[in-house]
Amino acid sequence: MSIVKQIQQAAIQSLNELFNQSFTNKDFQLNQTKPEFEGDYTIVLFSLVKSLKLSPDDIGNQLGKHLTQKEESIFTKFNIIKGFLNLTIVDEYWLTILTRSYKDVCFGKKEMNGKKVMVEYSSPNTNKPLHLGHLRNIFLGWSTAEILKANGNEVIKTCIVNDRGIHICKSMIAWQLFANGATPKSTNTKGDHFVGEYYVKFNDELKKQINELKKQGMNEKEAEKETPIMKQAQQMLLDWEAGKPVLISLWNKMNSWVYEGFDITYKKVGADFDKAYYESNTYLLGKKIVEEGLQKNVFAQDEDASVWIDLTTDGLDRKIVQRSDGTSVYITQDIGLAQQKYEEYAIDQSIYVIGDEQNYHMKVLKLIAEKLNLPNAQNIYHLSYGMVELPSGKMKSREGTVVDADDIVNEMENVAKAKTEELGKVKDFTTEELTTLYTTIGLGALKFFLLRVEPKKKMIFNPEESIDFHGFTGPFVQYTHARIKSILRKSEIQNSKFKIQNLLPLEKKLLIILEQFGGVIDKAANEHNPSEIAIYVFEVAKIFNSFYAEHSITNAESEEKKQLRLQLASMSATVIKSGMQLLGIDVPERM
RNA sequence: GGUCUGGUAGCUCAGCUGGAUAGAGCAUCAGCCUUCUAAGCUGAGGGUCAUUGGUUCGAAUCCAAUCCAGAUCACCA
Repeated sequence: MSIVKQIQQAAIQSLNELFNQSFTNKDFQLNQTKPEFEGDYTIVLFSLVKSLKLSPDDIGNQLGKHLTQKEESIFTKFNIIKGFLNLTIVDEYWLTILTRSYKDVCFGKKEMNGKKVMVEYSSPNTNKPLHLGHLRNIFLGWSTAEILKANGNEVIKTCIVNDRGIHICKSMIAWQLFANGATPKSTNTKGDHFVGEYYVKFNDELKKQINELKKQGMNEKEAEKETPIMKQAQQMLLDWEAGKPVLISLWNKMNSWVYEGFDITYKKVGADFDKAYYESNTYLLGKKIVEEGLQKNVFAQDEDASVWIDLTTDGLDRKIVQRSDGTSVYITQDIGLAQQKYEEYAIDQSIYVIGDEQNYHMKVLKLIAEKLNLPNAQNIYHLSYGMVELPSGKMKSREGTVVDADDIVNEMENVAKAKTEELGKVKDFTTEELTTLYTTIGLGALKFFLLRVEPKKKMIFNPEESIDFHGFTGPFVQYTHARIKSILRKSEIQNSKFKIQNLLPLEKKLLIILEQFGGVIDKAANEHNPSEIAIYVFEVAKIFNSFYAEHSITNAESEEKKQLRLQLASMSATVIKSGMQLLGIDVPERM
């Protein structure tokens, strides 16, 4: 049990015994004591004043005395300052945690709780390569999944591939018109980039044709509809839905190129999926749902046969769920898929990692699912994240300001290489080891950069300044790990208990934060927020570095101190490593 | 216009289920490598927590209004 919970429990029990009143842990606040005061944890007394009808000092004195007497294996002393009861935990308590857990790679993680969670993330269109925004999505989804696992859930990672629709038709048309049979192989291009080039070509041609029509006096919108190339794309979509064989085979071919490209990127950044759904298989889902919804009177049909749901009583608008021609719209497929996911996996929670531009859509989806009484409707959770923007504003593919995923990964590796060579600490590495190290550091910097910010906040990426390797960054944490490992390679830890008269402030500070790991995982899991882990792991590294600068480990004052510090170092490395793993970041042994 | 999100140091961000003098990193300045990896450590300067009002013993945090920025409200996905 965590120290926080133990203190809460002890305090509740003491209050009960002292005043014969029962409290819960929500009735008083428990904080870590601020560094300028003596103590480890602090109970804020003000909130108890009303129900106990005593002054804060009075309560603090009685509670402090009672706790130190009754729970002397936990508390050693207390002081009260202005309504704050500062409690000092006995050193043996911290030392027990240390000797018990210093090499436990599962430290902080929970037993399986029997819950099943599905995390859907990435979900790209198949007409262009992945960009920095996708990377935020991928890292968030992957990390959230790992955090949920660490907190005891069974997790299914999934992905819905938007492999059909007008966007891919556009690439297909352009390929037919301009490629002369070129392939990724013949042009030596990565498949997703290859197809993306044709998507760009489509838009270039479209722009040309629009301009010509505009010269004839049409306005922009009319012109776009009337361009031959747009009409071709729309016709192609119809033909595709009709299953025209030539088209299907072209579609398969181009999608397979894209998948080859995606696979390379996924593998590089460490993304993986237990199950992939394809829109070409799910887009017809929902017909049944519409029928059922009509029967349940959740949906209503207009005169033109289109089907709607009225959400005005929920503060939203009317939403169409089936077109007048009987085809289903995006949201209908989503409802169908939501149900399918549940039927296939009987999941307890269904998480969607999707950008905040779809907040409204996801709200509607959940609301409809609830109104239809779908079994898992309540447990649909939209993990919404803000857009990644450039200093100049949004990334726009049309203006060529999109930061390509492969490019940025490459660039980070190059920066890692340059910095590593500059420092010259790993000259004995083989070429292979160096390549791995550059990837580890480059990706570490990138992932940490994208995960350290709270998901729902939009973030700004400045390509000019690139990503830092100092301070609140992945490489800083990785470096700390490498430093610790360097020490541990040189000295052997004896698994002995030791009696230490008193822990030095920095030793204790380290232990206190290390002990909190489990609580941090719990919070990150409940809030679906990997940035909690990033912030925590950085804090651990920072405290370790202070400790490292202040106290010698291998040349400690005594053999006992040396053993204590070796164990402390070992536990720090373990926690840093598992924390970083939850973010999808490797930590090197040397760098 | 309706709904939702954000606004904290020059920059990027923590803190937001109310608690002690609002914290980090970057940048700037001053120190620290003959001792375990200086991608590090120590210190300094830097704040009208968008604004105004309210609730409270206590507000960056909760409530209301206003201002600014963004997203969204399609028989697109």
